[in-house]
Amino acid sequence: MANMGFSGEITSAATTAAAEASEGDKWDSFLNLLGAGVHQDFVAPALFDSYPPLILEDILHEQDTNQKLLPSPPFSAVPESSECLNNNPPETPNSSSISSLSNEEAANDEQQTKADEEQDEDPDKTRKLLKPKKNQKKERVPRFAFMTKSEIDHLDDGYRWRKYGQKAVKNCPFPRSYYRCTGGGCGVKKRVERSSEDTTVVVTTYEGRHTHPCPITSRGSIGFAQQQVVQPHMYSPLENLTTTTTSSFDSWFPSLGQHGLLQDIVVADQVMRQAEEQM
DNA sequence: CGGATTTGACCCGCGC
DNA sequence: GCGCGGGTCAAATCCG
Repeated sequence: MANMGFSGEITSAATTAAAEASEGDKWDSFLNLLGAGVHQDFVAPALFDSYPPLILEDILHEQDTNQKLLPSPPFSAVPESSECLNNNPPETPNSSSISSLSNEEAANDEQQTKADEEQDEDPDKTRKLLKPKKNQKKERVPRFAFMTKSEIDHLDDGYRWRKYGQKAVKNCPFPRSYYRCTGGGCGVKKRVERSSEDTTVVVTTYEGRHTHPCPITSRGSIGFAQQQVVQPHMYSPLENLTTTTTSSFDSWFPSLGQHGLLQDIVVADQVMRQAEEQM
């Protein structure tokens, strides 16, 4: 089901109206929500070529709530991220279309922990770089992805990012870039790649959540107001990504609906569902 | 000169 | 066990 090959334009009047209504406010809200939930003023970059973006969520990285005894996270966003992982934050216990991990998986985690401990004795492992292995089982960080139609790969979302890698991706003519947030110990990662199916589409994947306010100071949403709003497009979901449903998206960003952006997501979700049903 | 980017090497997980 | 592909590191380089 990886690629449904669906590609069409959303022509919903509601969507268009919503988009024209107060795109600045909604984007502002959206971007704020990507952060720590702290109020952030976002300088509209005029780079977001499409509004709204199609939002995707990586369900492969969900995790059960029982987050047992995970050692220190790689970065401080963790308590919060644990909540998000199962898309079922405490405030909105309504279940999403994405299920929580099973006990089985929890058991696997346990086994893995044991295996990791055994590896501690391997001297080779203490070599060079290295990631936290040992008891530090791989942290499952919540991911959040969305597509935008833009000629520019790295969209300015108001945060400061440092590029730490670039890799060629198999079956894709465009390289994937890796960025890390430079905000004080934040550690949020961002992956940017251009879709091979539609080269005008940029897929941005956030990993983790910002633990600090957006560093860029206020110039409000002026840029948004001047920004050209184009018809939103729908693109087939990438492999390992699935379109988020309204409910799961809402549980990620509960306050989003209050700002109207959710309407657009709803439309996108409905169209995607219809496409799935027709298959 | 300090911070950001580039890029080759390395590590790790996964599938065969 | 091995090869492949994705992700990360860090030295070199670039740039303001």
